Amino acid sequence: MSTIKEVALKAGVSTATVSRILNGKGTFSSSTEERVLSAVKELGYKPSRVARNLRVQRTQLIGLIISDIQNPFFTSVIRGVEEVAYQHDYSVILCNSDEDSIKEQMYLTVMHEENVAGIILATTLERGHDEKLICCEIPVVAIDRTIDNIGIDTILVDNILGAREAVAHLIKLGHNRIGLIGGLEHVSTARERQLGYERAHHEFGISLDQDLMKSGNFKQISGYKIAMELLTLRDRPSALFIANNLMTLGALNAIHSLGLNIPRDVAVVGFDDMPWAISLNPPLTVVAQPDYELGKFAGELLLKRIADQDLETKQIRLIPKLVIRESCGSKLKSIS
Amino acid sequence: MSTIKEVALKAGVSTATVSRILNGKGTFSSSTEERVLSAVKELGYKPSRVARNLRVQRTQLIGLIISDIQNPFFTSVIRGVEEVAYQHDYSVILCNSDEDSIKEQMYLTVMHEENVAGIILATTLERGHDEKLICCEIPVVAIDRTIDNIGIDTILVDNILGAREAVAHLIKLGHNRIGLIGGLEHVSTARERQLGYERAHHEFGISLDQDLMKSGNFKQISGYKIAMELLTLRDRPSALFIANNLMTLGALNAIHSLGLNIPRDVAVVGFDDMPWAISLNPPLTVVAQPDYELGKFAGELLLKRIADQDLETKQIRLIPKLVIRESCGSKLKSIS
DNA sequence: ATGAAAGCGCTAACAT
DNA sequence: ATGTTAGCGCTTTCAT
Repeated sequence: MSTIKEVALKAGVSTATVSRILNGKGTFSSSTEERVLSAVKELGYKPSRVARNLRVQRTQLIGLIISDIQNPFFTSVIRGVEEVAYQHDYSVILCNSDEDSIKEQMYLTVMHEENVAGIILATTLERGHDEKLICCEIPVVAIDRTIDNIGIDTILVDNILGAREAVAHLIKLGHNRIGLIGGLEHVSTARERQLGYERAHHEFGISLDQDLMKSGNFKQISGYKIAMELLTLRDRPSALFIANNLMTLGALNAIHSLGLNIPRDVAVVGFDDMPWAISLNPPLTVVAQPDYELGKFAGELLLKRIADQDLETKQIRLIPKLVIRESCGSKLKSIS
Repeated sequence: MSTIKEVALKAGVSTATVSRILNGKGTFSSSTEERVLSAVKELGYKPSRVARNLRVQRTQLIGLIISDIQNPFFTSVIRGVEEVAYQHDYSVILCNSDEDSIKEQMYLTVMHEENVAGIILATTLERGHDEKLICCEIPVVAIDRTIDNIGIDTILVDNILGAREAVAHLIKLGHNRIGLIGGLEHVSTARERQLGYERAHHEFGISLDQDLMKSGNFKQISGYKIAMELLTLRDRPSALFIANNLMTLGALNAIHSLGLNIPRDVAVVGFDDMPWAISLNPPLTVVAQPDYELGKFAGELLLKRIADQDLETKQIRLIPKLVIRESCGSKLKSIS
């Protein structure tokens, strides 16, 4: 690796001049510019970001901590973040906390040590974050899940609304015994989706049946287990609303194992759209989250914070969309 | 952010002593250790990796460039890499080239500037890499896809073997008109999977029918289109072998649109296992790649390279596994 | 328009 | 066992 010194030597100028030319700051004659640039080329010189970062006391790094990299929802979020980072010449350090709050804390520490310019965090830990890590020093944008610390910018999806619409859709189709496969109590998205489920029932004057409301842990296997429980009830629900993509997969598995037909025997709506939802037989009706947009928004907001602009704390809720496919019965059928 | 200087001041020692204690190098008395540690705690001091990196001329960063972050195969690879990085106190910079070789080159440059300790690369560009970037200076491990540069460590899956087994499975079940939905010509995995398809035919003495062999671009939509073409042939194939997960999704979509039944009307084997394969109706028979292990292997090998151990270049092929589910007909049926 | 020099926060060789 | 010092590669202020 050649250094700025060698370039300067070769071009017969000082390092200061090389720096100015490469950063387009200050003044210089076009003749020296030419000499320097050709020296850079000849040596294959790449400036060391490490040295630069030390000098200017900031990096071009965005830290992104998510809770499950295998979940397509987050995968899209990542793409969104990366897109805007890329455009603004930032790189992304991605860490997968794996729903493990110890790992999350550890990664947060790493990012501080690495002096990242900002952090985007889908937390596993709703409260109890180390104040040092999550405030003041480095801008943080929380995504998907709320975080208790005050003054943190947050970008969420309107889960209540999404769930309400999904369940209302089922009710309008004539279902009044709708099973709920919810998520973890301590994660805000789970609570909100359950709230939406309840709200739809209230609106349509249907009373809640606790036997039909169960909670899993957002993983595939728990979706399977709970669907099994619900669908083997003596008086089984005629529809299922499932709080995330992976549990939906598990539930589908259970339905097929039991030899039940969708939508004839049981209608299904899942939270989260997925690339394969349309390839299922029948295609799955889902609440599609604006995942990619979520990532983009978060990236853009963070960049603004890094630039110290736009300073009052924001909490933004994006609107999910019910995508109606055939897993609740086709429209024609529902009309007839 | 407090610095090592402030810690030293507070503890009444020199910065060198603080450094020694924090890194556990050299000698120091336990009494000073205590004083220093408590000073560190009080100040909430976190050493700056940026400064450290500049000084020691290396970072604790592993660069990971993959070609499609939305593909579950890579998602698992990432987890594998992260796992071993985490264990060895390295962080991962993840970049998504999005099958765009320009982006790939750019990220490669960023990583050099960032002075990463090593790079793991699933390339989009089989040949023609900038020699400077891909050799000598920083260790590189290529994964999934081969790369033309000489002397690059490579970890691959035995695609020929996997494809051969999959197609042989279909042939043994009585299929002799098997459609191929292949991948991009210039990607090694695509060529190898096609080779496996051909090899199985040769072994069983079945001649190849060019009309049944088509190539897509590894994306969902192309799987759909090609499946449509193949399945609307006047003499349509009785089975489909599809060269990756996303195209398989597209093909399923096509099959359902045409109202065909799996496996009665058409049997299906896809390359790549997926979390949802088991939840499909019927569950999908697939060639499962050891994706997570691939990531782990790559991480471990790279770490060895970084430590300068074990120096002869390696090319490792991991063995994929045919996972038989019901999309080719159940075993019972095939016997009867 | 350009150069000289200081210094970002840390580590390591050398001195004590 | 601990301190002193130099310097990693860069940017930036202050001269000229």
